[in-house]
Amino acid sequence: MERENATAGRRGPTIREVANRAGVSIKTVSRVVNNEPNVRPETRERVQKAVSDLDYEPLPAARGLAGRRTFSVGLLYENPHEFSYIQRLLEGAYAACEAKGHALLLRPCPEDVSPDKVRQFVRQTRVDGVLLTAPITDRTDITSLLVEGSIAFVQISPRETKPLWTSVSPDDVEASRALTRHVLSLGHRRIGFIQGDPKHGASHKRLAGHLDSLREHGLEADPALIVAGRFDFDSGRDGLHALWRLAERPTAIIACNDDTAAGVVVAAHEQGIRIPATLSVAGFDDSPTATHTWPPLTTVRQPIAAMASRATELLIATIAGEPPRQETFDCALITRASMAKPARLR
Amino acid sequence: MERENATAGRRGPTIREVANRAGVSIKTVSRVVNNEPNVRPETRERVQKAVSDLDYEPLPAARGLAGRRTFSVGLLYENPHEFSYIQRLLEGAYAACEAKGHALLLRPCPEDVSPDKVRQFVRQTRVDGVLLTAPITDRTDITSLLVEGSIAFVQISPRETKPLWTSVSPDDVEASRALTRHVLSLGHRRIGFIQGDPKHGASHKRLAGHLDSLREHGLEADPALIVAGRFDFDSGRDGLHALWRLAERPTAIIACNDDTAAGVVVAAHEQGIRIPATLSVAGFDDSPTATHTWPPLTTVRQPIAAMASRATELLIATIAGEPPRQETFDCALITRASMAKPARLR
DNA sequence: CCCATGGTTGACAACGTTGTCAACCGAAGC
DNA sequence: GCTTCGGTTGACAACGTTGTCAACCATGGG
Repeated sequence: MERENATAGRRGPTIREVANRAGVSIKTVSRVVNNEPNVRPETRERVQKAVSDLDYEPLPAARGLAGRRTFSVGLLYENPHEFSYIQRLLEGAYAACEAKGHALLLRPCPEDVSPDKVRQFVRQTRVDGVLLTAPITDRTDITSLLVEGSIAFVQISPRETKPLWTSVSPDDVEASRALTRHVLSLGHRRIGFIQGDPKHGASHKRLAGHLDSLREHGLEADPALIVAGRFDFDSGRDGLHALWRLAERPTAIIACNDDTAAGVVVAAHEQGIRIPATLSVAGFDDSPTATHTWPPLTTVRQPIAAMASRATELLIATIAGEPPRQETFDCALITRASMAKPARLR
Repeated sequence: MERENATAGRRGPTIREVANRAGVSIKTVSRVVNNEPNVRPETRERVQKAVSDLDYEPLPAARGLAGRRTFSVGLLYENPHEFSYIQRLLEGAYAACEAKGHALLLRPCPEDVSPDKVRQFVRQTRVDGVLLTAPITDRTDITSLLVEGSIAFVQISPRETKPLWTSVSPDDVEASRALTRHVLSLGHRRIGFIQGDPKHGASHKRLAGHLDSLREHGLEADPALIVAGRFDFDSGRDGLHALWRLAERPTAIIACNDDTAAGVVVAAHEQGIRIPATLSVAGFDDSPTATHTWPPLTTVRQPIAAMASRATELLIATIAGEPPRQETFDCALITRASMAKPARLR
């Protein structure tokens, strides 16, 4: 008995054992496993039987060492304020990887990760390509590193899309336009806006869409109503305090994501401001938070998992030599109880 | 010029290049890199210089293929109700891995993952060991698979600790005792309790601690006050509804985690129940949610990241042949505005 | 009937590292 | 001075797979 226990243990059957069982050379097994042409159907079948009999699966490490591909893609993400975003990103990317027989290697990155660390990651893992998430997506030092090393990558939600690079993006500007349009249609005229982290393209696009809609309605934006933020809960709390100090207070506040909106809601409760009677609030993302505040948040839903899944497919296609392409995903306006007509109209 | 660009690209310097530069054999470089004994200090230094000059790092795939170790550990986790728990787990595990020069491989698992999938993971990745998180920790089919394959593992928060296996656990029973003691000390006598997912040991331990404290105070537990749950937001909503239908309503509700407590809070708002005036609420975990509800939640803080970090260290020690040990971590009671004296005492 | 052709197959090197073992060296013991 | 020993070093095989290339085979055309 060569191997004591065929099912337990760290080591599985090797390509050699499959070859012996099928009565062919290891190279032929390799061809079958990799779906290469020029194998007689009869031979292919015999090999496939041996493969499933032995429950054989090629060892990624050996493949990566010998071949030009590792069948793996990396996902770089920055230490996230709002982790549920990453969770859904992961879901989508993982599903696509599994479907395509690739492995997914995560690399949590500190804020302002150095290109050196990224290079180390790519070298160590030899991933075939890399998924970049915001805001790493916009780090030119990192993208040029990848370009120079001719390492395939796909940007998820980049600040600006380039025709030579592959990317997927939500239509943030249009989504924001639609949200502000909705708020205006309810009758609000003084609308506070709490920005997100300026490192994220989404933050700028959402502001741009907001301003677009104001302009459409012939309104001028009051700079005092636009405050800074960082996509986190505390930004919402701070934002509310700042906006509430104004002589002319807003009747509605749009926050650049749901966490920030939740901060607005809680700070409002603390100050005895009634939502939505006195103040309406909206967020972005439709994260779990959006339904866990009281009242639940009007927000904009991005198809995060679908985008990540598509990004992964595009990355694998890019690795295979497909030309670059840019895809945009529509967002949906979700209306909930945190937003209503302003008091003067009721 | 052998390699066009030494800094870019997928491939780094190899052990052979280091050996040439230092004027030694590759085996000696290997010895230095792996900190093995029996290298003359002078030689060691020369090699180390070459290593840092070339910015050499051994390729994990090659190491794994040739050697007995892969310098990597796997982290198995079930698709989480409360992802922030996993996030903090990750933080801790990742930090420990980085410190020890190991890689961390994640494997999100579907609920009720099959042992086959786990075996496949171990074979494919050849991880040196595995971190098991609840509730996978208690899957006997999976632990026996690992035992049979003599694959090292460490349990994080298992339902019961076994002297032969290494584990880290929060002291859930004591933490729950302390929380209930606190609630009793405020004067509450009818306390609702919403359980967590019965698959998790924590759920049972938290109930046990609760009952302990009631008994300590000479109170008998009313079965009607103990309702089922699944550690999620909706469990809290459902739990509140169930408890509020009782003829004799509770004045306080303990939920088995913060997400569930948040559900209680929101459902209470919906019904016009004032917190904490009419109803006090507490949770477990001190997740971000705990400060994002209004009012913020009294809860119990587990040192999740520290536990995960320690678990990873213990796993690496176990791999190195250290004997098994069980470690327990204390939790801290965090009091916030969601809990106050019951109305009749004010 | 022979040769060119293209599909099929396998032998062998290569990938970058560790494990094994033998060779070497200087010092200590007889 | 010779042997023994333990620390030091390197040659070489092995890990499990893919890439390269040559050999083989049947087929169709001249």
